[in-house]
Amino acid sequence: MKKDVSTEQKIKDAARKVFMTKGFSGCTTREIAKSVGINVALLNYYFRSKGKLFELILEAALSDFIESMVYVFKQDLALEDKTRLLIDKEFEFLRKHPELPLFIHAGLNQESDAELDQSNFLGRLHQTGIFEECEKAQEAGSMRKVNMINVTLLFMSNCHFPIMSKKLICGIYQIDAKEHEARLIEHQEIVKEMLINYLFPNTNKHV
Amino acid sequence: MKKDVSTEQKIKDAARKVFMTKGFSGCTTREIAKSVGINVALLNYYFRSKGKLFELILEAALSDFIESMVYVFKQDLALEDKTRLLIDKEFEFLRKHPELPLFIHAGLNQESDAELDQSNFLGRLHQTGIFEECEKAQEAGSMRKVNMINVTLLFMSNCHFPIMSKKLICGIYQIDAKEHEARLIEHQEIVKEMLINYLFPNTNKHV
DNA sequence: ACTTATTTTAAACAATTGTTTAAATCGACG
DNA sequence: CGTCGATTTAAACAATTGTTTAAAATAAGT
Repeated sequence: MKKDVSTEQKIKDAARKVFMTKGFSGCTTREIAKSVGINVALLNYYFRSKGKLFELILEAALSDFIESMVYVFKQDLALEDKTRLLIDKEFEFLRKHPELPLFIHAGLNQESDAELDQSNFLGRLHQTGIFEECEKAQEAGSMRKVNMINVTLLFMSNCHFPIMSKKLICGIYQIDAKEHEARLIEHQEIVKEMLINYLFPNTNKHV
Repeated sequence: MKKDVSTEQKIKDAARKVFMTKGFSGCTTREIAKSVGINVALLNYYFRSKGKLFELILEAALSDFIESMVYVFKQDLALEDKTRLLIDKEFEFLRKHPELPLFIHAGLNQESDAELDQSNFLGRLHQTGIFEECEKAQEAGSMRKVNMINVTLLFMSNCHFPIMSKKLICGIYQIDAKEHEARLIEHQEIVKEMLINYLFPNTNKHV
C-alpha cells in the first residue's frame, strides 16, 4: 500500500516551493532534501539529477498556467465575457501563485535548449476553439483585427507583470503590501475596461 | 595617468554582462574575473565581495531604467505626446537591454532587505514635474483619473513584459526571433493607441 | 521464515565555491 | 637607484556543491 503521500510527490512539492522562491541555482539539493526530511541521495534516486527535477517542476508550472487559461476558453460565453472572466481568473490564479511568472521566465532563460513544446501548449489552446472564435469575431467586425500573438501579449502583460513587479513597485513608490494590494485590485478593473474597449471597440460604452 | 579604461570599470562592465544573463547565483566570481582577464582576488580587492558587486550592478541597472523615463518626462511636450514618446523610448531602450527587466525583478527577489530607495528614484521622478502635470490634466478632465501607481503599472506592463517574455512566447507559439520581432513592432503601436485611448478618452479619434 | 526487490541512509567523492593571505609586480617620486 | 604605495597575482583556505557507492532498513511474495 502507498503512504498517505508518496515520497516522490513530497519531493516534488518541496522542490516546487524551493525552486519557485530561490530559482535553480539559488538553492541546493540538500536544502530541498532537508525540507522534505529525507536524505540527499534519495532525491537522485527518484529523479536523476537536480536539473532533471527542475525541468519537471518548470514544465508542471507552465502546464498549470496554460490550464488556467484553457479553463476559461472552454466556457460557453460571449467573447467579451470570456475576456472579463479570463482576466479575473488570471488574477485569481496569480494571487495564489505570485512567484510563478517570474519563476517561469527566469527558468526559461536558465535552460539553454528550452524544449518548451513537448507539452504541446499551442495544441491545448487550439483545442478550445478560441482561435477560430476570435477569427470569426474579427471577420464579423465585432473584434479588432489583431494578431493572436499580440492579443496574448496584451493579456499576459497586463495580468502577469503587475504581480511580478510587486517588489519593484513597492520599492520605487515606497508603499507597503497593503497599499500594493489596493492598487492591484484597481488594476484588475482598469485592465478589464481597457482591453475590452480596445479589442471590442464597436460596443458602445457610456460614462 | 589612468589606463584607457580603469580595471575597476572593466570589472563592472564584465560583471554587468555576466550577472545580466546568468543572475547572481547563476555565475561565479571566477567566471567574471576570467571574462575581464584578471585574477579572482582582484575582484575582492576592488569590491569587497560578490554580493557587494552585485548590489552595485543592480542599482546601476535600476538607475539606467529610471533615467530613460526621466529623460522623456523632462521634454517640453503635451501629455499625449509624452505618452507616445515614453513608449517609443522604452521600447528603444529595452531593445538595447532586453535582459534588464528580468534581471531587475529576479535580482530584487534575491535581495532580502532590498533597500531600494537609496537612489531616491521617486524623488528623481518627482523632480520632472510629471506628477503635477498629470494631476492638472486629471483635474481639467483631459486625463482619466487613475492613481499614478496604476498609470506606472500600465506603462511598465505593456512595455517591459513583451520584451521579457520573448522565450515564453516563442516557445508557446513556436515562432522564431524574426517573427517575434515583427509582433513586437506591431505591439509597440498597439500599446500606444490603447494607452492613449484609455488615458485620454476625450480626445476624439476616427477610424 | 527465507528470499528478493524496493526504499532509504550514511559516508565519501571530486569539483567548485567565495574569500583570504602573502608575495610579486608596477608606477611614481625623491 | 631606491623606496613607498598601489595594483596584481599565485596559492591556499575552509565550506559547499551535485552526485555516487555500498550498506542498511523496509516491504512484499512465497
